[in-house]
Amino acid sequence: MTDPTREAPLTTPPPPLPRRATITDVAREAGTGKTSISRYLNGETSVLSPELRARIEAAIARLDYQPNQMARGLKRGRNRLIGMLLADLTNPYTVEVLQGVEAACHALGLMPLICHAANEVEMERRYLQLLTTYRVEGVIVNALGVREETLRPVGDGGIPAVLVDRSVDGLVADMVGLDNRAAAELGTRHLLEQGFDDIWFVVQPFEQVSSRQLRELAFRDAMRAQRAARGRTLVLNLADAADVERGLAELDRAIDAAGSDGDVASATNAASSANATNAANASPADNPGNSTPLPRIALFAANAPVALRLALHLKARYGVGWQARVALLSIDDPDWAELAGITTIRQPTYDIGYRAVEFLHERIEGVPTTARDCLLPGELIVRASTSR
Amino acid sequence: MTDPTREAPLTTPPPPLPRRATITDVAREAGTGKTSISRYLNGETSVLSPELRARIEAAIARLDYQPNQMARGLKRGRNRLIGMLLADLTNPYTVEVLQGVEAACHALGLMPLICHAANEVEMERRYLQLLTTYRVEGVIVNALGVREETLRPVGDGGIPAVLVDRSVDGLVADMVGLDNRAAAELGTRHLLEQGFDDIWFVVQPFEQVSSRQLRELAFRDAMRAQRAARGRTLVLNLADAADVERGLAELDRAIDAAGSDGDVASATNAASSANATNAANASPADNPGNSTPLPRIALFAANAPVALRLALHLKARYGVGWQARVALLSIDDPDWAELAGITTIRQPTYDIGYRAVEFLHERIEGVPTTARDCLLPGELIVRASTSR
DNA sequence: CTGTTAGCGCTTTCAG
DNA sequence: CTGAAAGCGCTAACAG
Repeated sequence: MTDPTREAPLTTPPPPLPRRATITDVAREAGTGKTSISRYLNGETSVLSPELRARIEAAIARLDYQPNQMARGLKRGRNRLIGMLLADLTNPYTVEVLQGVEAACHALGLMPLICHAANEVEMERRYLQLLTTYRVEGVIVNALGVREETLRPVGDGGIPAVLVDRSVDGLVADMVGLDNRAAAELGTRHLLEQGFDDIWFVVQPFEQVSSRQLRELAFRDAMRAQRAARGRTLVLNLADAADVERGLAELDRAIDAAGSDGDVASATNAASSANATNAANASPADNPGNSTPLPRIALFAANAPVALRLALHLKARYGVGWQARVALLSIDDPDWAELAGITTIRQPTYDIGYRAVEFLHERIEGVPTTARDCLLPGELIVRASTSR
Repeated sequence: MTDPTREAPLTTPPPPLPRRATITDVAREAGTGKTSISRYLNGETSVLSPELRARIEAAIARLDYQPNQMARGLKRGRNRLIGMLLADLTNPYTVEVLQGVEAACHALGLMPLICHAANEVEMERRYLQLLTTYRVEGVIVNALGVREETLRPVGDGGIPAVLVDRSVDGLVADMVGLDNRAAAELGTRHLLEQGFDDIWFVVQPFEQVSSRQLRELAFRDAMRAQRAARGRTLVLNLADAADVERGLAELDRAIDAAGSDGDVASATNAASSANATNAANASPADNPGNSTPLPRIALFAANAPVALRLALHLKARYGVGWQARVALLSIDDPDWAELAGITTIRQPTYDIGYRAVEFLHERIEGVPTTARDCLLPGELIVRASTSR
C-alpha cells in the first residue's frame, strides 16, 4: 500500500449487523430524554430521582442495552484504549510482561490493544500507524531494534509512550525494564565464584537493542575486573541458520579443547590436545580438588531464546548428559529451565508490565514529569547446571 | 461492579490530548469540501480531478492527517475490528494459533483485539462484554470451559463467532481445531506399537472442555481395541497443588512397581514387589529380548501444560535420566519437547488460527452457511522418549 | 431534577 | 466532477 491513509474500498456492501439498541431507544422506552440516560450511564446517579432511575434501569434491561464505546470515545475525546506493541510473543518474557500489563489495565480501567509485530519491522510500523488511527491514549512499546523513523508518531510530540525492556535511540520516553548491568554482573560473578574460568557470553546481534548491549557490556566489565579468567562474546543471529551454525561450531571447538584438557576422568586423549589454542592460558591450579572436575567452560545466554538454542545444540551434540559437560546460565527464566536444570536470572516481568502501565497512566493524566527510567532487579536462581 | 453498563466517572477532567488534524482541517487546507477528502480517503479516486487530488494529497501530507477510525466506524456501522478471546497465553498452543490469526487478519484487512482471560472465567465475561461494547464485527473464542451464560452475547443471535479448539455446549457456531479423535488414536497406537502395555492418559479436568473429553474418550476406545494392554486415565487439576500431588503419587507407585518388576538390570528388590497391585496383569513375554529392557509404563499427556508438569516431576524424582524410566508422549509440541526428547503430536496451530479467521470473515460478510466444524490432523513426531 | 440543543469526525445521499 | 446537509450514538453545556 503506497499511501497508508488511503484504504481499499470495502469489497462487499455492509451487510447491516443486527442493530443493537441505542441510547435513543432506551430514552424512548423509558419515556425520557437521552440526557438522563447518559447521566445514568456516567454514574451521575445522585441527580436522578429514584423513580426515573428505576424506569431507566428497567428499559436498559429490557433492551439489553450496551453503550457504544466508539461513540462515547468520539464525543469525549478519550476512549480508555492503550496500545501494547510487542516484538515477539514467542518469547516467554513477553507473555509474562503482558500479564502485568493486563492486571494494571484492569485496575486502572484501561483496555489494552495488543499488537504483535512478530519480529517484523514492517508490522511494527503498520501497527503503530493503526494505533494512532484508533486514537489510543497511549502506547507501551516493546520495540524491535528500531530508530526514530518508525517510532515517530509516539513519544515527544505524539501520543504518550513508555518503553519496555529497551530504549530507542532518538526517542525520549519513560522506560521500564531489567537492571541489565546489575543482572549481567550477578550472573558473571556467580559463574566466577563457581570456579569457571572460561566464560562465553552468547547474545543475538545487539547493535540495535539497548538491553542486549548493556548486558554484553556489563559482562565484559565484570570479566575484566577478574584476572585469570577469560571472557568472550559470541553473537548468534537466531534468524540466520548459517550464522548460528558457524557460531555453534566455534563454540564446539572450544568445548572440545577444554574438555579433553581439563577432565581428568575421561582418560582418552588428554595429552594429545594439551596444546589446544583456546584453553592455553587457563590456570589449572584454580580448580579445587573436587571429586568430579568442573566443566571448565560456562555459557552465559543473554536471554531465553538464545539459551534454548544453545541447550538444543548441546543436547544434540553431547546427549542427555550435556549439562555435565558445559555450564549454562541464562537471563530469563522460561518454564523449561527447571526441566533442563539450568541456572537463570529471573526478571521481574510482572512488575515490569505493571509499572509500565502506571507510568503511562500518569503521562496520560498529564503528570508533568520528565522522562524516567525504572530499572528493576533480577533474581539469581541457581540450578544444577552451574552449582558445585 | 454490580451493573456492567455503568462505569465510574472519570477521575480527572479530560486533559485534552494534542489535537490531531481532522477532515475539516484538511478540507480547509486543500480549499475544498469534506466530501472530496472523504472520497479520496475511500479510494473513489476516479471521480476526482487530478488537480484536486494533488491538492488533497499535499494538504494531507502537510497536516500529517490520519483519519479517525472511531468516527469512520461510527458512521459506517463497521469498524474492521474482531475480538480474539484467549483462555491462556501461557500455553504455547495459544501463541501459535495467534500467529495464524494475525496473518489472516492482515490478509483480510481486519484488526484483532486480543483479550487474554488468563484462565479466569470472570475475565472472560468481562472481555466479552467489552468487545461487544466496542462493536467488534465478530469474535474468535478460545473459551474457558464455560456454558451458555457468559457466552450469551455471541453466536446465534449476537455477534458472529467462531470457536477454536473447543466447542461450547449451548452455543451453535463454527468451530475449528484439532481432530482430537484421530490424534489420540495416533498417539495411542504409536505407544502400543512400541510395546508399551501400561499406558496412562493424563489430562486436566475435562467435564467442561470438549477437546479434552474427546481425547480421553478416543484414548479409551483405542485401548479397548487392544487386549493385553492396560489403559488408565489420570486427572490432574493443575490449578490445585494438592490434587496434583495426589495424582503424581499414584503415578509414582505404579512406576516403581513396574520398574522393579520389569527392569532386570536394576537387581535391587525385584522379587519383593513382584506382587504389586498395578503391574500384576502385564504379560512379561511381550517384551522382546532387547539389550535395554523397555520402560513398561508410558504416559500420554493430553496437552503441553500437563506434559511439562509430568516432566518436571519425573526429573525431580528420577534425575536427569528420567526419560529412560518412563515414556512420555504429549499432544502439543512446545519448544522444550526436543530438549526433553519427548514424543509429541504437533497441532497445525497456524492453520487453525488462519482458518478460524477465514470462517469468521465469511460469517461477517454474511455467507449463510450453517455451523461448520473444521478438524485438522495432528502430526506425530517421534523422539527418544518412546522410540526403540 | 430534567430536557433541548449542539456538536465529536466522518460518510453518504442529493443536488448542482 | 464537486459540495452542502443530514446524521451515526453519545456527551455536555445550557436552560427550564
